[in-house]
Amino acid sequence: MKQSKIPQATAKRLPLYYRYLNNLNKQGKKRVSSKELSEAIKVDSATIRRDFSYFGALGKKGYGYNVEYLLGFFRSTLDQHETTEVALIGAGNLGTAFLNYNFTKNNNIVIKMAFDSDENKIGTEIGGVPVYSVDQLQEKLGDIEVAILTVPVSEADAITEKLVEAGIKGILNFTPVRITVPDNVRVHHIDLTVELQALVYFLKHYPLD
Amino acid sequence: MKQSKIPQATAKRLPLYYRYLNNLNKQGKKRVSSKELSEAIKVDSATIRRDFSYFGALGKKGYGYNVEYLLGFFRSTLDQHETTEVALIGAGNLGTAFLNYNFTKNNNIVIKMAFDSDENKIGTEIGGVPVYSVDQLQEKLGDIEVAILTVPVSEADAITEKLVEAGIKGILNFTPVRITVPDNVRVHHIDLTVELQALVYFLKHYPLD
DNA sequence: AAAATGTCGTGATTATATTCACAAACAATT
DNA sequence: AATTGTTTGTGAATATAATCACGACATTTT
Repeated sequence: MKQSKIPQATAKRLPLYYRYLNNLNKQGKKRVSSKELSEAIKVDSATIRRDFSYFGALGKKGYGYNVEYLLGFFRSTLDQHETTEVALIGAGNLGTAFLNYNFTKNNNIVIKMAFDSDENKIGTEIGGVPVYSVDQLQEKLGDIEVAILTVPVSEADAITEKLVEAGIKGILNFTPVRITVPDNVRVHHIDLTVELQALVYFLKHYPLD
Repeated sequence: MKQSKIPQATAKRLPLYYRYLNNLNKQGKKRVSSKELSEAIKVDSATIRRDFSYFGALGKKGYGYNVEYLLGFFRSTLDQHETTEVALIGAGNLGTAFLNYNFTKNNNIVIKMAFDSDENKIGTEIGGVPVYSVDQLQEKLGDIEVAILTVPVSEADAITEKLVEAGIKGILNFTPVRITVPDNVRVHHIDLTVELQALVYFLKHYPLD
C-alpha cells in the first residue's frame, strides 16, 4: 500500500494519464509514444517518461508504450478496479453541479450521498443522490472516507469538525476557508476565487507575448 | 507592468494573502505577524516572509506587519483598484454556480456576460448576468480578455478556437480537455475529476498517520 | 541482413521552491 | 536607560521537480 517515494508532482499527473489512455484505448489505438502523449496533455515528454519510470520499465525502446498494458497498469495503481464512495456536503449551486456530474464515467468514484441543511432539499434526490440532513452525518456516513465540501463559508468550520468526528480522512474543500483538521486528515483546497485572481495576475504581470 | 522575477509559487499565494488581510482589516485588526498568518492560512511563516520580501521590506522587526498598509499594497499589486471583467461560456450546472456566486464581494472581478447554446437560456439572465448565444461571442465580448470555460467536453475545442479568435488572453478551463491555444494565450486547468482522483490516490498511498 | 530510424530509461544538470536559523532592529517592560 | 522579548529579512542549506542529452535497444526499411 505504501510504495512511497513517488513524487507528489507525479502522483498528481497520474489521473491525467489514466484518462487519456482510456480515450486512446476506446479509439482502438494500440501504441503511443511519450511524444504523442506530451502533445495531447501538454506535459513535457521527458517528464512523462520520468513519471512512468518510477513504476518500472513500462515501455519498449523504439516502440513506445502499449496502450492496453499501460492502461491496465494505471487502473490498478489508481485503484480503479474498486469503487470509491464519497459524500458531498452542501447541495447549493456548486454542490448540485457535482451531483449532476457523472464521475463514474471514466472513474470508479461515485457520490453516494449528499447532506444539506435546507428542509426543502432533505429527503429528496438530486442527480440520483439522496440528500440527508447535516445532523445525520454521523449515522449515515458509514465507512465513507472522502468528502466534497461545498458549503457556505459560515458553515465550513463547524461542518469540518463534524466530518472529522464522523471519521472522514480526506476533504476536497471548495470553500475559501483554510479549514483546520487533525494531522491524519488530508485536505485539498480548490479555491475558485483564488484561481481566477491568480489567472488575472499572471495575465497582467507575466505577459506571454 | 512586468516586475517579473516573482516566483510563480509566490504569485499563486498572493490572492490568498489578500483575502485574509481583508478579513483582518474588517475585524479592525491593526497588526499581524507572519506566525499568525501562517496559522490561519496554513503556509509556513518563513515562506510568507520570503514571499513578502520579494516586494521589499513591508514589515517591521519585533512588530510584524501593519494590516492596512499591507492590504493597500496588495490591493494595488493585484490590481484590485480596477475591475476585471470576465465572460463565462457554458451556463450548465457548474456555470450557473459561478453566475450565482458573487466574486465581487472581496475581489474586483465580475462576470459581465455568459454564453450558451441552449435556446431556452439565451436572452435570459442568470444571477443577474445576461446570457447570449455562443454565435455572438465575437460581437459581444468587446475587450473582455478572460473567460471561464464550463462547456461540455464535446464543445471545448470548438469554443476555445472561437474564444481565441475573439481575442481572449486567459482561459480558466474547467473541462477535462487539455485545450490547444496559441503561445500568447494563458490557460489554467481545473480538472475536478483529476483533483478528486488525486485526493483518493494520496489517501491510499501516502497515509498521514 | 545491414542500415536507418524511433523511442525509451536515466545520469547529470538546471530550475524552482521550501525551510532552517540567526543577526539586526524594534517593541515592551521594568 | 537597560534589559528582555519579539519578529523581520535573508544567506545558506535542503528538498523537490523539470529538463537536457545520450546510450541502448527495438522496430522498420531497404
